[in-house]
Amino acid sequence: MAEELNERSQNILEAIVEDYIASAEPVGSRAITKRHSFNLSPASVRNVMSDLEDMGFLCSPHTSAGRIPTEKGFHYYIDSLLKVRHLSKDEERKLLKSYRFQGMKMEDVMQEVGRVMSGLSNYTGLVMAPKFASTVFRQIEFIRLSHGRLLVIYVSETGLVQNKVIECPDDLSQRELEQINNYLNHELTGLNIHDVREKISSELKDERSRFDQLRRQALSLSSKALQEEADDLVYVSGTSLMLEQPEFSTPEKMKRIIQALESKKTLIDLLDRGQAAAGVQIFIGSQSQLTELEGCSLVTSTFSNQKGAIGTLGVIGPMRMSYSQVIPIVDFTAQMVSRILEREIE
Amino acid sequence: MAEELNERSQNILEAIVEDYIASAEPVGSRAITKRHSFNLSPASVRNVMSDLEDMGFLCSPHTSAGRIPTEKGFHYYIDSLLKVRHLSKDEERKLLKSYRFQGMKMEDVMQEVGRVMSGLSNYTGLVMAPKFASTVFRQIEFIRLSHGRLLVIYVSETGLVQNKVIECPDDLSQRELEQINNYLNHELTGLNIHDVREKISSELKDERSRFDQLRRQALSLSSKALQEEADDLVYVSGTSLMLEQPEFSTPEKMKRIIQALESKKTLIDLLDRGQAAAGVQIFIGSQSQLTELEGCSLVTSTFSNQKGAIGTLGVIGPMRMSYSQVIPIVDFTAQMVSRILEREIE
DNA sequence: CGTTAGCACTCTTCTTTGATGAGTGCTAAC
DNA sequence: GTTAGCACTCATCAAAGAAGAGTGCTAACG
Repeated sequence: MAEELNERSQNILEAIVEDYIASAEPVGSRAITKRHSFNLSPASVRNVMSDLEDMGFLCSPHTSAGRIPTEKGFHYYIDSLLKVRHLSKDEERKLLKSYRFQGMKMEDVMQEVGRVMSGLSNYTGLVMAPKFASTVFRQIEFIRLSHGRLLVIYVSETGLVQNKVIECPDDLSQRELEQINNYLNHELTGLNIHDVREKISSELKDERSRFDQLRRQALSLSSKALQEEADDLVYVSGTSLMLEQPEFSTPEKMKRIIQALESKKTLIDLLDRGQAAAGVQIFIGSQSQLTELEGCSLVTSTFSNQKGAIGTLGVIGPMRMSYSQVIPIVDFTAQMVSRILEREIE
Repeated sequence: MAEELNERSQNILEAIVEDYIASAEPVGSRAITKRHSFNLSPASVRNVMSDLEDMGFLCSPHTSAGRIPTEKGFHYYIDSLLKVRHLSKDEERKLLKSYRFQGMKMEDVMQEVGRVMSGLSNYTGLVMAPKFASTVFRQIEFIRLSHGRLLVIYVSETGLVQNKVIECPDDLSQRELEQINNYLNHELTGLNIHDVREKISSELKDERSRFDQLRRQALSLSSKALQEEADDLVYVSGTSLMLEQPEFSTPEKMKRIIQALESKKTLIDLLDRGQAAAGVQIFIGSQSQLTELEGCSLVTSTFSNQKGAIGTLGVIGPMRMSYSQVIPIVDFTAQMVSRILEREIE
């Protein structure tokens, strides 16, 4: 990381990475001198390339091919050479226009965001809705399904709806449930889920609860309803775009990629890591530590409202993805979704 | 369809179809006499095969390959030759055990059903949840999101939860909304959505509504909430299994299939057709009229409760899928899901 | 001393060629 | 009606050669 390159080496590395991003093919010394005007002969470029290879920034698939950037090469490129083009106001306006969130529920917004990101970048879009645990409680409803089976619906401040089924030994009538709903909604609205849990467990210990039948029921039900994490929601858009990439053009690689994108669990783990820090994060190649996603890179960013509902969105593509294009798209989209979440609360 | 084949031709056609299903490769005259004991020489079989080809049941990819069944061949096989093996009680028990629906919400049940069908058949599983319009109303909740924006949650008798966002010019307080909720839930529970719509529109015309502010609001909101169909839910499981099929082993075909399975809309159209008739339905090859799904077959069945919530599930695979295995799986699964839906209402 | 032209060398890719083998269709005999 | 025999077709595979791209090294140049 601390390794220093002189300017010429940097220029050549940059040229190689960019040519490789554009062509997906090993780039040779001759091609570089042609496409970029360094006033250097291919032979000189070759010397530099040889040095860069020794330092681990490049590698050659075989003797008589050009060089391709290694993971380290991409790293260096992204950290030191890449100039991220910000979107012009005009582009932003255009982008905003392509979204139509009017009257859309949260799930649809997430899906749509993924679709548009994918469409703009021509890579696969990923969106992970805010974890329920990170949201602020808005409303809970218990609905009787059948003897001893209750449907719980909870709604977050941002309009995210989740539901689950719980078993309940007492067969409560819908009327009783309504009272419970009222009680809970009155008590809990506006707290984040963490606080809700805490409040419930402390109240359950409270002496008074012993004597108040309704309250006890309410607390025990909601405790049950919230004790297990609901599944994370992940939206994948443009899976097939991955298959258009020349690096995944063989049947085996296609299978591997599709399997990886099929496994929501893998994706959740991956996106979770994007929440570690704010702003755009980039995971290159083996950093993801998933062999299924070998050769892939992931650009993510998080979105949230002030109250902390944190979700992640991003774009996954080949390691040689067009970072200068993708980064501003992901960045802007995340900010936009955050604004939508804010608007939702108002 | 009315075409008649003598017994020998039938036997040979059956043998060819089954060998082809097993091997995915053109089957030759010699191979048949070897694997099945017809007491016929390859030459005789060849004559029959030649006839079958003339009649359009078989075709040869090229002169020196064996024959493969045409779509017509598969049709004949399925309609006249296939003996569907029913599941033994023991197998049914085993199958039932592999499902764990305890405490699962409806969405999860659907997803799980798809997964298990896919796992059992080794093909791609499809499940389409009952259309909301076919369900019976259980509960509706309006929740205020922000100025003029309401979240509507509706729950069907079977525990299916859907939500959407509607715009509402009047800024109603949560308290007013609760009254509206109460009113509507009291009035509408137990009706199917069709009746609900009718009731609302007739009441809206009713003179009395003019004077009852609350009632008018309630009706107008619910009319808005129910006027547009919510999106259909489709669950696809085991996409990558499709890529294991030798007929889709080239990159181009893989792309095509993945694109087709990615498009929920295509799948919905396809599954909708399965609702035309009860019981197991089979769509072979071009019957689906989707070029993206060329070479595929679909085996579907519908599930429902007595009140009419109708959904479709099935398995999609290559035309040469193992129908004798898949049909009982799909059939039994559909029945099982129906039972679960019944239990849900109880 | 950095830079460059020249050249031999390597290795992939593409095309050609020929061998192999599976399978057919026809004919003649059973 | 059935079957053995045989010529013929055509895909598949492997080997071989030609073309081309790119490198690394060396020696000369400014």
